[in-house]
Amino acid sequence: MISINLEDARPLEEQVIAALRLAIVRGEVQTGGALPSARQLAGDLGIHWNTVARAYRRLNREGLIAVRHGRKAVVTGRPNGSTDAARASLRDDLVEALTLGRSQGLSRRDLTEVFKDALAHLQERKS
Amino acid sequence: MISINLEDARPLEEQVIAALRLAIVRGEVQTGGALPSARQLAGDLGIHWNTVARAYRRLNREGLIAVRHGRKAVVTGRPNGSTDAARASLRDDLVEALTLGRSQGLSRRDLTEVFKDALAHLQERKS
Amino acid sequence: MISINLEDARPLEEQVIAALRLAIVRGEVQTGGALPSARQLAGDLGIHWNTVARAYRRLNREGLIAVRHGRKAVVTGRPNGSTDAARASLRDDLVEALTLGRSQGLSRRDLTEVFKDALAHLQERKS
Amino acid sequence: MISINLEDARPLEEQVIAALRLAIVRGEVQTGGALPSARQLAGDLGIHWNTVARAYRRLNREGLIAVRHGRKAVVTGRPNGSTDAARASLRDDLVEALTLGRSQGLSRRDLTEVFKDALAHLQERKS
DNA sequence: GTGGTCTAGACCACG
DNA sequence: GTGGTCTAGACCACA
Repeated sequence: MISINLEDARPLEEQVIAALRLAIVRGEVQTGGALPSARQLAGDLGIHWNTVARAYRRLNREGLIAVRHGRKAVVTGRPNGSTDAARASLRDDLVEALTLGRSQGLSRRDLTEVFKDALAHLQERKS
Repeated sequence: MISINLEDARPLEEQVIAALRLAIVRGEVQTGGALPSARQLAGDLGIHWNTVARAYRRLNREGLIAVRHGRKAVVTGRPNGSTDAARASLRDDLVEALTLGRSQGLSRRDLTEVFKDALAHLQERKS
Repeated sequence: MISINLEDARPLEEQVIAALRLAIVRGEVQTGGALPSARQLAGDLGIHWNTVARAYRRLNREGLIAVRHGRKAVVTGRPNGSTDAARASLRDDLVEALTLGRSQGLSRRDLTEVFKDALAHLQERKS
Repeated sequence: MISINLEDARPLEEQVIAALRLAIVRGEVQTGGALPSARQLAGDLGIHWNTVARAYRRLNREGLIAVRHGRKAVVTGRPNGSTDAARASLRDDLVEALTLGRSQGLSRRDLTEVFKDALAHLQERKS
């Protein structure tokens, strides 16, 4: 379902969160569908189940999934924050990423190309 | 020259690096121009000079600036990595940021709007 | 009669207990009147009947209702603890809730307003 | 500074959070003042320092304190949410608490008395 | 020295 | 069986 890279510098928890978010956004897990249990997913990824549970809790706080005692986590697709805050936050993230790209020799034209590439990546869905 | 937000959750070092990169990319410091000394910049920002020194070292490794003993750090404007690596890295960062935005209720159209906004923000200052 | 929110983070059992207590306190079920059977109420709410049964058992222990084998649960209206203990417990709950409100930017005046609002909500229905 | 009750049914983390919130609201820790380190407070309370660290992180997310790598946690006194949401949330908490009190035999008059008592408790400050 | 992450395993509450 | 809490201790990043 998702994959993890132990060599990656980012915390495992972050990686799990990002990967699940991507899977949900790409529709690989339907709204209303259930995620594997924390223990099972952890086993598949070869990491400790507490790490996955923590990731689930954070996605739960974000409003992306609904986590309840004794039940499997379910995708809600109902974010809770304002979109204005989301836009501001996204803008900051993009400025940061684009600045980095620019500082590494990419032209403004390059940035736009890579953006389109990234955007397309969000849509691919194995049908 | 740059500013720092102590409330921000990101490490001070990261903030300093990001702010310097942005200033350089926007042309606020000319290629060949000198950066303030680590101790002075740290004093202006109210943080420990070690934190600034570490930031300089990282920008030096990136090839954005040239740091030499006893001299002031100078903007080189000649990154050292391949642009292919830069593109791949940027793509990952964008996918991550866009996924987050999408998961918080933004439409694909929103993403493109915010992207243009961010891109404009990189525009060199007319000074 | 009562309603449950599956999105709510609180355990279903807690929600059922709180909702029943409120209905009783507001006089929507008369003293001496009968509650629906655990299985029926569970069916109406779309949850497992064990969860409702556990809720009934707890209200029974509290002395608010009387549960007997083969009979429907009946509202007694005769709590069994001392009012002193109730006062102490309530005080703790209020301190906790008010502290939270205060920490989120509400003034002392706000607290009193919201208190009056909450108190009014307990008012028995004229029906 | 604060105290914990191991007999209490609530999670230690919750207790620590509630106690710190109260201390802050009562002004026992000045805005801008530093909290003891997670390890030290944990030692004083006789619990694991991870539990305290988690409590700090949650208060940080609430905006009550500022937690930063390598620095002591500092009281900010700048909550981040809207007061409308805080009012709604408080109202629900109060309805719940008052319903419980009422169900245990307290009169409406009792409720108001206990409320005043609780409110007074938020103010006491050793000057 | 401070907080953050991860693993590990025990025990509990919920359904 | 599911997720939640707590303890424990190793290791890391930040200041």
